[in-house]
Amino acid sequence: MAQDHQDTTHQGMGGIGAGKGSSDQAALLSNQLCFSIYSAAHLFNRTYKPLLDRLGLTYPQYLVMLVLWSGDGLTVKAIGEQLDLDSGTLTPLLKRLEAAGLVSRQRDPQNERLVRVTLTGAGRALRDHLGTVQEAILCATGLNLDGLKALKTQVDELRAGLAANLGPADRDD
Amino acid sequence: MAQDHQDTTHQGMGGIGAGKGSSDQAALLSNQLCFSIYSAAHLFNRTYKPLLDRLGLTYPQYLVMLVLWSGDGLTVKAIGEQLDLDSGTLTPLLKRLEAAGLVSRQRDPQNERLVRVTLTGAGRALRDHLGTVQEAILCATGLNLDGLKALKTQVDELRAGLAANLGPADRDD
DNA sequence: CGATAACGAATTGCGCACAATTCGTCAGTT
DNA sequence: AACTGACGAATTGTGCGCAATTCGTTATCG
Repeated sequence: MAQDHQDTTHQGMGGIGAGKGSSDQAALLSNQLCFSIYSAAHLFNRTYKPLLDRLGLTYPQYLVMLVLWSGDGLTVKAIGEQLDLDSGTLTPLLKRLEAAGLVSRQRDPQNERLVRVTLTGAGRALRDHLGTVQEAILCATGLNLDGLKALKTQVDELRAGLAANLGPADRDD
Repeated sequence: MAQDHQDTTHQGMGGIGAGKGSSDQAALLSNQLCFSIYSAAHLFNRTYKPLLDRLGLTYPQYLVMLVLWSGDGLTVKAIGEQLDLDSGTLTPLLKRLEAAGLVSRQRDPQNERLVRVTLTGAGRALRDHLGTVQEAILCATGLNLDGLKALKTQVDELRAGLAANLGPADRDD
């Protein structure tokens, strides 16, 4: 397979093995890249699971705790904006964190539409285990500082591209 | 407890930075990298959704169809090995594909433990839309061939690292 | 042989993720 | 003040993803 690059003309050619230019190869690669990301997310989740099980958290719950550790008393919407999650996901998740005694949820008296999420003492105390978890994850990646930086930079570029494509063209007919 | 902690530029105050120097930064980065991957996977899913809705597929269903398009008549286990999914995920998914008329599931007469999944005519016909989907995804990434290759290579290295760490040390107590 | 272990799917239960809808609250208009 | 629209959360319903268990089949060993 030839490795000719920088082709940006991919218009209206259907079919996979049609023997076209390099855009077919790029299209196939984008497919494979998506699966690699999908698979890596699952592998990360499995890596986190035994660590977070000891804290009684799932990975999405851990993400919410990270947000609250860096800024307590946020609304559901504010948490959702940082994590890109909506109330349909967060409301039941926060209820579980509340049932676990890690946060409290109460309506803002100034604006009854808002629900403010506040850490309890137990929620704040869990932060002591953060370092241990992060160290274990770092070790599991098998990457060094440079590798981590390079990969995160590229993934964030990809995220920006995908988000830009979703934003202006989020229409269906 | 008078710890307001409105400082977000440092992370090594509480119990995080109790140990070492530069590995703290790496540990934090690995945390952020995981979120970037997690978030990118969701963005990919949202990008695929309007495209696959027209085919009546979800993204995991699309992955299964990709596997079957490149090798029909596979067992549930064989599909699961390619996608890293187990029967708890695949069995209901395959039943939905069967209900949609895209595949058929039947026990292997030679070995009644195996369930072979075969494409129907409609399942084979769906393959005609593959090119269109791939082109749209390629465009949405905003990456060129070099960027795709570089990113996929690094994500696959990360996957290998995580998988190597899961395999030998998949113990819980 | 017959008991037993291993195997492959299916099932159960829990927790996301997300679209779509509902509900109470607040803001702007007349 | 009543009407209207926007807003933030909660709710409903579908589909993963995975651990744990169950069930029928096959292979192995004494």
